[in-house]
Amino acid sequence: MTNPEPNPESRVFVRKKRANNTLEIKAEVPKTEPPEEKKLRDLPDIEEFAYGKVKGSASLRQSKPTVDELSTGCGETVSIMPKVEAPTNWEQVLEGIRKMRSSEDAPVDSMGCEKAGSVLPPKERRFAVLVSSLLSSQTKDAVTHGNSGAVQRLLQNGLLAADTIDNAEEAVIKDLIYPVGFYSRKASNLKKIAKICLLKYGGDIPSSLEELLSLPGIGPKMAHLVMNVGWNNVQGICVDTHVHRICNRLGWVSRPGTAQKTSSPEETRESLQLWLPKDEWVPINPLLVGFGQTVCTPLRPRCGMCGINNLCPSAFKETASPVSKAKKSRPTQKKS
DNA sequence: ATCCCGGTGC
DNA sequence: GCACCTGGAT
Repeated sequence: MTNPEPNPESRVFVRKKRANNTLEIKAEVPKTEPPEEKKLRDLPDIEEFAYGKVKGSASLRQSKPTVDELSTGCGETVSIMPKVEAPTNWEQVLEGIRKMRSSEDAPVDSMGCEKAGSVLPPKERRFAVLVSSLLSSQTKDAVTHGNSGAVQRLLQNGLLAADTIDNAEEAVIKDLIYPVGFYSRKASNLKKIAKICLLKYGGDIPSSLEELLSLPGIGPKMAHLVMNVGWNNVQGICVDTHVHRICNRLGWVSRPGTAQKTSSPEETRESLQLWLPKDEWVPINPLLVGFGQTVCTPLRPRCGMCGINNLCPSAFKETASPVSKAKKSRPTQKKS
């Protein structure tokens, strides 16, 4: 097969199993025959596993190492760790959330910038996706804040293209996109974005993450969304506050090298991308957003009605009613 | 870390 | 009235 590894002789494949906190190391150093394909296929992605870093590697490389040699004889001289390991039962967790989501209606279901300009030619459609993303950014959801209506009004007024927006008065844009959140700032950003797209990208939108991020009002969350939906090019997971919160509650992400929660959506994105198979990168967002809107809410999550409360390490741990922030210490709520 | 438009809900 | 929401900007 197409083995991507450059130097098979120096490779050490390892797995770390977390059952009972015991560490199991499996090593395979191919000599004449390739590594067993079956075992490699169990791994989510070959790139996600670190190469064995061998200190004093001469003996290891010359003698054929076995599991015993690695764990006993060479155990301390070999640093073999997978970069990350997928959390236990993550697939059951996702399936459980999918089941909950299939019966519930969340606001996220009725929105989505992917609908924006779906009847337009590609370039116009992409621009509509960008505008829709900008308008829906930093708002609770598109429906209650009139995002889709705003896009419609822009379209009906011929103001869903870089050149026309560039020529339009900012006040006109502002009135048309009202009542989306931050409509004033967004009108200003929209004018700037239109000019940039016109001058630098021929009226199209930037096709790289970096260039999208350089646009005013476009941060990581929307940049990844636009890459996913606008260009059908998945560069990363679109992590919003729901994905951030839920992944931490599930113990799916952590600060690098620690078991602590991630401190920002960006940190969550990087941590999540280390193990989540790429097939799930796009669907994870609407799935967890809907779950976060209906069940795993920021305040008082409905753990009692949650179908995965048996799999969630945070289940029933935030059920105390936070009456006030001042009362941080709540001695009566803690058991033993 | 703090601010933010403005709608919402406590 | 006041805090909250939300992701980008500073």
